[in-house]
Amino acid sequence: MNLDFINKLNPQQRSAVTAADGPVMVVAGPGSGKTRVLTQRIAYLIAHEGVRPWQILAVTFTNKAAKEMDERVKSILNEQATDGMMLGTFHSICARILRREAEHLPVAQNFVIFDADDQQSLVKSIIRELNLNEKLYRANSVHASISRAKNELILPDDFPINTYRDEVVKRVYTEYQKRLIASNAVDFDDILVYATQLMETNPTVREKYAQRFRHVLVDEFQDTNLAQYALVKHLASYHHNIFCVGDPDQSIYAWRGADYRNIRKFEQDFPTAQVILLEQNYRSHQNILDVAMGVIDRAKNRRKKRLFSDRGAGEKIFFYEARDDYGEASFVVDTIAQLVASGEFEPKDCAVMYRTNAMSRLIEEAFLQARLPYKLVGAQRFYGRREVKDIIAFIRLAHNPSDEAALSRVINVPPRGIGDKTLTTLHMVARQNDTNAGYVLLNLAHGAESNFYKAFTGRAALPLADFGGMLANWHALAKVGTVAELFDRIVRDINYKEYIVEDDSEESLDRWENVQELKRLALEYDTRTIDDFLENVALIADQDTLTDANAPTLLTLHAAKGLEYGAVFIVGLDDGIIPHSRSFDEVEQMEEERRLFYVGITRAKDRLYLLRAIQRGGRGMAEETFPSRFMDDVPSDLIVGRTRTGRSLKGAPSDIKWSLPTPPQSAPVTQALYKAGTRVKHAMWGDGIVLDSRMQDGDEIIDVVFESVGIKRLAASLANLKII
DNA sequence: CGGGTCCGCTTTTTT
DNA sequence: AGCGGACCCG
Repeated sequence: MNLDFINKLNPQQRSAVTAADGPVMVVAGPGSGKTRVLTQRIAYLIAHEGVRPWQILAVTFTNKAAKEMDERVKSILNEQATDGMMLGTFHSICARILRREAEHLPVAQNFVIFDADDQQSLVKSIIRELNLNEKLYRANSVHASISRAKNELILPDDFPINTYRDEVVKRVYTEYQKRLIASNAVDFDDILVYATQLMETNPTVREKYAQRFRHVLVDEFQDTNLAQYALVKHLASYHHNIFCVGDPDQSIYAWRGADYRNIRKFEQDFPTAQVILLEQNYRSHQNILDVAMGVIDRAKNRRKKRLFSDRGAGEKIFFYEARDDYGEASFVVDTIAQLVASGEFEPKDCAVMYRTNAMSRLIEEAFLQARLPYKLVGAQRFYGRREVKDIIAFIRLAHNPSDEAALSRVINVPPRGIGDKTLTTLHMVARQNDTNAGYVLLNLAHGAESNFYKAFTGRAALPLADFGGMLANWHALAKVGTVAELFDRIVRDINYKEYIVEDDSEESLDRWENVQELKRLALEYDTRTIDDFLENVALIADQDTLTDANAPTLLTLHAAKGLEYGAVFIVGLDDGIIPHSRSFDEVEQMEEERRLFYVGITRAKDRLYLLRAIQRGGRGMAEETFPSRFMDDVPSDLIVGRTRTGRSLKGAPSDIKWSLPTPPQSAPVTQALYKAGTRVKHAMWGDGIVLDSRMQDGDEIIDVVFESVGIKRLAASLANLKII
């Protein structure tokens, strides 16, 4: 077998790839080639160590990463090399194991996965039923408490009570689990909890998997939570070959139970573990790394790491203070347009990163206005759409009529006269007969012959029986047909198109387009089960929605983890956005914000643009903002750029640090200085001739044709052109 | 009892 | 600015 691939590695990478059996912890800085190490490690195990693919378990952070890893191993070895390998995210791997071991679970083999909305509405209905004050006990926060408990493997019975609120949460948690089980459903956390519990309590099952997995590999180890770490330990409890890759500096998911201290814990739990440090960075220019280090070195409790690159210093980091968030957005779009027009970057090499999803709106609008395409990363974008969720809920209900969340979502879609009152009665009837609403409906399909029929008033019974009839048909079809067949039948039966397409507006067409997109997806499952389809749509990760279209990417800083781009724009460097205001009172949270910023910075290969808006639109009224405190930690000599208006910020001692030595024509540009035919000189592109000039937003926008790079669109206030 | 309309409240990050 | 809830009409 050809092992040449190993020779292209640096010594640290090579020692990781070829490490002897036993526990290994690879601490890998950003851009240090950890994906490469992981894939080559797998290839090495198969090709050199004679490990069979099915004896390998590899956990990645997204499905997309899993797919890429699979392809890369195949390209190193051969097409069949990975057959049987267990590869995927924690959630997808655990779901697979759970379906196989369903006999040991409180749910049946065809369980469904409740998404965030389902989980929340279930909590809400429980809070309501327990007659709790919905203002005091918001579904959101109660669910967060439940989720936190699950991440720490705390079951309802063991939920600790220190406050009255804890007592309430415990009651809701207990009922929540009951209702999930009654719906034959699990939530995201259950997938991990059940799998871990199964390994803990059932030695036979544990041994089966532990013996099977000669090698367990885990990526992004800093973002594992207690349940995940416990699971990994169980799965590796026979061969003790755990290979983890992580970077505590990139831990950004503590809020969902992840604990980067698991890295330290690993080293304690496995004192013989080899620890390998990957520090050389192959991604970014040194200036970017120096900025990154400036930011992360202020973090507490960490072992300092040096990030070094042989890619040269590169360009300085550009800092731009826009007048407001509109200016911020249009700067991003204009600059990307310039970078592309100059031929320096492909559109797909550019990315715009923000702290919160809501911030994508203005950026999107700026792209739309400029008539430039973009890609938005986020599962919510498609799977969060009402029409998509509706159809999925119908399919779920047909597949599993016990699915309470799906049922309450769609029983009155389109409106068929089944309101709150009728629904309550339906649930009551179900409870009295020791069954669930879905089966009452199925029974009501028999109309007046149904035992349940007389429990309802005529006005309620008719639509219920009607819906029950449809459900019975779908349920039958779900057992024998494909997802696509079921899909078509449902859409036809309920006249969904008519319901969703209200007029010929853009929005209506868009909705129907989404329905058809989902149909296309369903068609891909022709040879697979409905379980597969539902599981995959439930476990889509944000990054899984990335396409390779040649357009700039818009994504949250969280979603950017593990990715890299030629030119990165981070917007919203205002205090309260980055760091987010919700992290102000907790040191740990503030530290995580810092790491989040660090993750964003280190995504950039060649160019980094940091942006902020002096005014940002709050609710209606724009509010004055302060620069991010993290900007104080960015070495000032690595920064170029200046404020939109040319003025300095009042009272912020730090602005001297990152404001450029003011260029001669730094005053707000109020009148055109250039006209067609003017010969100009640019610092980077050399001589050129102005083609066109116009005033826009208090700046002069000029098109210049340069001898070196051709036509460029420039903002006069920034371009620092000399008239020659 | 269901459905439509208006008002007030809230907003991180995600599998 | 978007969502859910309360209120009122059919």
